[in-house]
Amino acid sequence: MTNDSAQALCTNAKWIGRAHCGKCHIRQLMLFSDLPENAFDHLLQPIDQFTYPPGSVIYQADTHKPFIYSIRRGMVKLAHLAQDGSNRIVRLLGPGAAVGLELLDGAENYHHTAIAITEVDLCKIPVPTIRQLEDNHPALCMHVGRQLQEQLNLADQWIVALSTGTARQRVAQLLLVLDEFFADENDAFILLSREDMAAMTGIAVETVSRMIADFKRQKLLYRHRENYYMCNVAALEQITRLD
Amino acid sequence: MTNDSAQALCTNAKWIGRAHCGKCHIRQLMLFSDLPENAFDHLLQPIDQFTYPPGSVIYQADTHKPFIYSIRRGMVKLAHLAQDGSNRIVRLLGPGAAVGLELLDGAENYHHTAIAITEVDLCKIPVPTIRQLEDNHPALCMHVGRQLQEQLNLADQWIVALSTGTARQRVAQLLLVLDEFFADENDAFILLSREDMAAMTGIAVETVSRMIADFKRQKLLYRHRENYYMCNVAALEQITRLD
DNA sequence: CGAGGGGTTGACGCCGATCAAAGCTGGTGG
DNA sequence: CCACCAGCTTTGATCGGCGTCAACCCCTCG
Repeated sequence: MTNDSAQALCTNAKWIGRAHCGKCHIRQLMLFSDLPENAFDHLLQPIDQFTYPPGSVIYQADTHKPFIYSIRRGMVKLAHLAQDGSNRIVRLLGPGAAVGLELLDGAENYHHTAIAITEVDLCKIPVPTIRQLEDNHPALCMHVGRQLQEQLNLADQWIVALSTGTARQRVAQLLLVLDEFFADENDAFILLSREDMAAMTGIAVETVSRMIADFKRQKLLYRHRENYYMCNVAALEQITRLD
Repeated sequence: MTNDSAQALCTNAKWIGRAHCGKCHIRQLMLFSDLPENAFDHLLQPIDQFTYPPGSVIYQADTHKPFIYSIRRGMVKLAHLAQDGSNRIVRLLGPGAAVGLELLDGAENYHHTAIAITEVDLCKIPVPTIRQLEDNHPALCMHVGRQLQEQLNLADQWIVALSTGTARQRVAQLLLVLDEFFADENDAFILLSREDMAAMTGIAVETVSRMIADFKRQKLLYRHRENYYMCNVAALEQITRLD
């Protein structure tokens, strides 16, 4: 619950290069999937790629920059920081997700603070460019809708799974989310900091630590390699049902 | 936490009549705002209006009917019912909101159970009709996007405000939500059942009852007329900050 | 080597879940 | 018209989970 938002700023983001959306190798994941290659020939403003180190603030709630971001690699958290220092994470996003979409629906400012959890690669897309592409390619509008629907599903799951039940149930659900959405090819995922897990589930850091330590002792959670963990899905699902 | 989902079914919904969207007096609120009047001249399938009594199940999670609904009057809750009987409400919607939008993004089934809280009037819109209108009027696509963004904002607020903090803070937040979004012209709102409030905040029915009774005794919440209440907004906002 | 940050563990007290019982209200039938 | 009942709300008593405070460990970095 401590205020760590100032620990890192996005000033250290590194420019990777101009994005070539027509030839993007993960385009089917991204916002621009199945737009024609030539859609990107005459953009009002260019789309650039950046790398952000862990902890970088991509944007802050209630501020305004005319960009949305598409995640190419890494994990991003969307958080709500209250004035009293409390810090609730409302979403965890990975490759293919877009953040800052509220700007497309007339929002003046970002609704959350977006922070890189791991090192991330982002495409930084100017809002006017999106509008231009939407005008020329109505299909993009559908993709934005799909992104929103996807995030709405995540938000609903967040309420049902991560904000309901006992502390042990919530932490178990969180591990299942990490396993389902953020595991690598070995089925291993990065174990988040206790503080982030606390902010995601709305419970105290110490309680999260106890639950995680407990799961490790019970071998429901075990290290695959440095900072990567695997979990016993069936056992954790059991816990989410009967405390 | 008791299982009351079977208490009422939607079979008692009453047909009001064929909707005349071009002349709908609340069209600016609805999904079809600023489509031209003649857009509705040759619909594949007609749009009808229905009235549902309180408690009606409009649709059930994991079932399939090819309709989305637009709320003309009344309050609707979207709930997630777990197999163990627990019941978490993830959204509360009023006039102008659309429900069942997940069907437009390829979802096979509804993601929640939608239940009328008050008596409601709904427009029942066939999915093929939406698709037809989208094809002919790309602007509709934007409106769907706006609806989704709106609901995403609500879901995020739900996490931050109604699923975080002490029981007294959550109930105070809930009253503020009712006051902000569901109050009538006298600034009075219907006080929900304790069970619904419990399912919205994720706390026990008895605890909700205690908090509400407490607020009444402190005159932070007082009856305006039968089942309609008003609240002291400033005092409740105070409570949401310092428990 | 010392300082600092994150994680773990322990002790304690309180919030809130649970169980239980008693008002209240509206509906039903005698 | 009243008795009765069912469902909802309120209130009380009890107890356990978890928030809080504190100490300690481990690791990294200056």
